[in-house]
Amino acid sequence: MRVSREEMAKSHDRILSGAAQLLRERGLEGTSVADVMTQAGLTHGGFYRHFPTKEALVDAALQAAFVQSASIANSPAAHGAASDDLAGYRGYYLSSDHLNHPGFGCPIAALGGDLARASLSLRQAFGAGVRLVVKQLARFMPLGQHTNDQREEAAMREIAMLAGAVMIARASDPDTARAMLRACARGANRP
Amino acid sequence: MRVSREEMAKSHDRILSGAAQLLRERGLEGTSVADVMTQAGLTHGGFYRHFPTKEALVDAALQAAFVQSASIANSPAAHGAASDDLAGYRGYYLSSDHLNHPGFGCPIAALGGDLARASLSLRQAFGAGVRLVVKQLARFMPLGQHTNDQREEAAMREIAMLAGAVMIARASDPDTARAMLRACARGANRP
DNA sequence: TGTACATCAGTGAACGCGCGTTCACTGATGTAC
DNA sequence: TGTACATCAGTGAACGCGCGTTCACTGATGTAC
Repeated sequence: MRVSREEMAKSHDRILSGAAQLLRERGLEGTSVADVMTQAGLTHGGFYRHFPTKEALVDAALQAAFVQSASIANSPAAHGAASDDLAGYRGYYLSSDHLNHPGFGCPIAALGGDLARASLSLRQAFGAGVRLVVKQLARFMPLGQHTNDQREEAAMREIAMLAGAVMIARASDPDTARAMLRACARGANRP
Repeated sequence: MRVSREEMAKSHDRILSGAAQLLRERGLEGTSVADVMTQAGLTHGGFYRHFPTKEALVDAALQAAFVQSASIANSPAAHGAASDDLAGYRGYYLSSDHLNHPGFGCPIAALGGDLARASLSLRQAFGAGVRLVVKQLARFMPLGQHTNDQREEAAMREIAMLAGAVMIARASDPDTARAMLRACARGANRP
């Protein structure tokens, strides 16, 4: 039966945030529309009152995941890291907590592989998210004589290494995963 | 009809190398058994004379892709790079040629995302492949006073950044992709 | 070497399953008077 | 404010499709004598 506009908005939020989590946990093809609706406490038929296609949901959920992720990059300490700087962010990013809970972690490491084969529209959403995270991360880069562009380039190298390390670690056996994360946590302290 | 042992061995090779290419191009779930068999010039029903399951094919194809990839890491110049050193390998890895032809490129960047959600058995194969590539790459790391372990850790950070950059670039719009590859090609020249 | 028979690589139809999407329906919400 | 009706969020069955896998069959290969 019909529900109030207020309740519908709540349903919409549950679908969106549930999808943002499930997509990062199970991937694009591993997350079905029915899964998302069940997670939101609804049945699958009602999905199309909220989104025209699964692709539209993925697009919106991707943006939601990136906004959340950028806020972590903005203040790592508010999300369990030791300090509000590059070391704090690295500590969070390379932690076994982040490794084992992709559903609440960085969408770049969790979904990058899936999106390589996705539509241009989804890759644009992903690219915009990457630039968002890079912008936040650039604030942590050493100032000195460097220009803003140079700090953003350093932030790009940083997120490439971090996301690459977590992606490789998640795709490997536990021993190789540990070695990869340790190598990056140790050696990343050069300017 | 039955074919000779020699012909069957050729079929096996075509299935395996075709799978190694298709998997990197289209991903684990994007590559069907029927696709692989068609690529090998056969029909899908005969697949199970060669492998007991799709998972077994993926396992074998993953190993084949990594052996090929390690040989690139061993001698980049033999694969179109400028020189047989770290700069040559980086140049190949971050090239638009590698970006646009994952079927013949590094399996870490092409399949890491997919394997994060795969069985332990496949992740062990992936982890072994990663260690293989790292071993080759460690030879290019600066010697000086560093130990072998330190060079391997540096190689791990290197492959994490390279694979992360290519994965992000493939998952992004062309502008963001270009910026990411350029940032890594430029800034990676520090020891 | 020649013959008779067993083996089995490859074919193509068929299976059960889960997927994204559609649809007729229900009944509470929203609106017009 | 109260009433009558239109709207539409949510339900659950059904659809067409592609997937991994199975199976009866074919006929050339391999083997035993």
